[in-house]
Amino acid sequence: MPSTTKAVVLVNPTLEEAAAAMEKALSQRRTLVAAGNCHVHYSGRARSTLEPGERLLIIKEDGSLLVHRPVGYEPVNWQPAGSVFHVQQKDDELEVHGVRQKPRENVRVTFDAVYMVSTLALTDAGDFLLHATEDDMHRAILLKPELFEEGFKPISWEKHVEPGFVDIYGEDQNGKLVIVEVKRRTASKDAALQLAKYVEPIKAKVNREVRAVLVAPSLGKDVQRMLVTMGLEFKPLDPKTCAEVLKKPGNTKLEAFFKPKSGDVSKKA
Amino acid sequence: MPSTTKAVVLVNPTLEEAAAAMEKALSQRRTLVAAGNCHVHYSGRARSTLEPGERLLIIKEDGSLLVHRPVGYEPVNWQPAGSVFHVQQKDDELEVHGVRQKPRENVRVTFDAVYMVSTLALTDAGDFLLHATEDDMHRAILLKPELFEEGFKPISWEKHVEPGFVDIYGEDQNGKLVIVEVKRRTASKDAALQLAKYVEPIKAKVNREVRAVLVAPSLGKDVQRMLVTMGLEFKPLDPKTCAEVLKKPGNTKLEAFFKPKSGDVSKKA
DNA sequence: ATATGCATGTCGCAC
DNA sequence: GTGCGACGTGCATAT
Repeated sequence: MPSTTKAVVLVNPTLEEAAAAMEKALSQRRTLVAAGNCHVHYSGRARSTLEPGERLLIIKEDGSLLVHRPVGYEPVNWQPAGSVFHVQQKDDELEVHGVRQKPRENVRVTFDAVYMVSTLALTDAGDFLLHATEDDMHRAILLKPELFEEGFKPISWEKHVEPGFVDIYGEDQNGKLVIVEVKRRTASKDAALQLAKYVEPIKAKVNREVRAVLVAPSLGKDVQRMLVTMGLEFKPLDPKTCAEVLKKPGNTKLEAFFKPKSGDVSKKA
Repeated sequence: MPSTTKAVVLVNPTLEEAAAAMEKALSQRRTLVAAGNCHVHYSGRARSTLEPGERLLIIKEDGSLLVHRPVGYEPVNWQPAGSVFHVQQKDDELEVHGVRQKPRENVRVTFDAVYMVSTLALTDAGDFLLHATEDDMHRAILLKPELFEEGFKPISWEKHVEPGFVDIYGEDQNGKLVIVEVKRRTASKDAALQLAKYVEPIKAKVNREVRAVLVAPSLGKDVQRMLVTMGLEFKPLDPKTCAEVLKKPGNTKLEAFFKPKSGDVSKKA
């Protein structure tokens, strides 16, 4: 197979040529990239209009659509995977119409000039791995409890208690129960409140002393004061540090052990 | 100016040719679109690795970067506007390196084959308008209070009271105070709690009866029950309906009047 | 199917 | 700068 099949490109096509290329790309389920002058209407969960200007249109194999302006990280208009597209060229306009069911929404991209159309056959089976997430922080603490505190013994994680799920639940070296709330970013007022709401119900249930600790790389401006008021604690911990811990050899099988999203650590015993 | 300046495309370039084209695009602040086989490393707020596969790389004029797999609406890797890029080709690889300050993060896209490089000069000054947002719902209710309830008189909106901002604050036809919380989507437990937390402080302050109403297109499953328990009310209202109301002629000047994000309607009097 | 919470969330506005 | 909330948020997971 000649590598030209990977990419077929038209530069400054007529609208007819562009329409033909787009239809072909769609029917062959190839990735379509086009640049041109267009306006866009969207209607569905909301409504939007985008006045004429030069943009990039991308339609992928899976029926997702993106309209990108020449600036900005985010698409100005889009359609999630599963949309069905229709191309029609009439008069001096080329219209790309996309419809999605459930929820019903549709987008219309109308070109009066196309500068480039590219049809691509892309194959991508590469794994994507993201590290230093909040989940990594959970796992790191379960794996090396001293990251949190010397002598800490995790009991369970993602434990369902009355108001919701406690990130990590354990015992400190003095045998006191500890409720741990983990955040991967600077902890906000919300985080403190989220933690606070667990304290009373748990205290009432276990009928012994309970510590509540917010774990995060740092605290928002007035969160410190809030914690003090509510009798909560703070333990600084960086997500990148946690990611490093998990990367170390020998932790693989332990990571596998902790794989289940929620459960009881004590089953290890 | 010949229209070819809008789009310059290389198909199946050598890595050297691709590197030259990319550097040129970056130095000229043109939008760059490339397709090829690559792997990606990101490090910054988190870390990620993407194993080799065929993807689309987009770098815009403003220094934003996107890596798109052939499926999915979202980019697998990205960098917000303001990043600085560096292209280098050595051995059998072409590396695009992007660095962003504050927060410090960097992304490396390494190609071993490039199928297409497109350099685009896009001009886009078109207005983008989004309708049927929560803000549209606020404005519609202020403009036509009967959308909410016959005889309703708005007093203020986005009013800052003790725990936060009340969406709309007004009086019903019986002179009772009404706190209105607006959601553009099905209201969740959160919405009900958000509304509830305003009730007591306001009641204490004004020392008279207060109604609290959740306005949304619909309610989540157990939110209904929750509202009853907490003595809150629900008024169904669709964001699209609100958008329609605002579109009607004659509402323009009123919309302009309500433009300020927060304030007191009574200053109209 | 619905509900809940994370995200390299992003973005905009008020303070 | 920081805080706070909306977003056509998207997305995965657990119920």
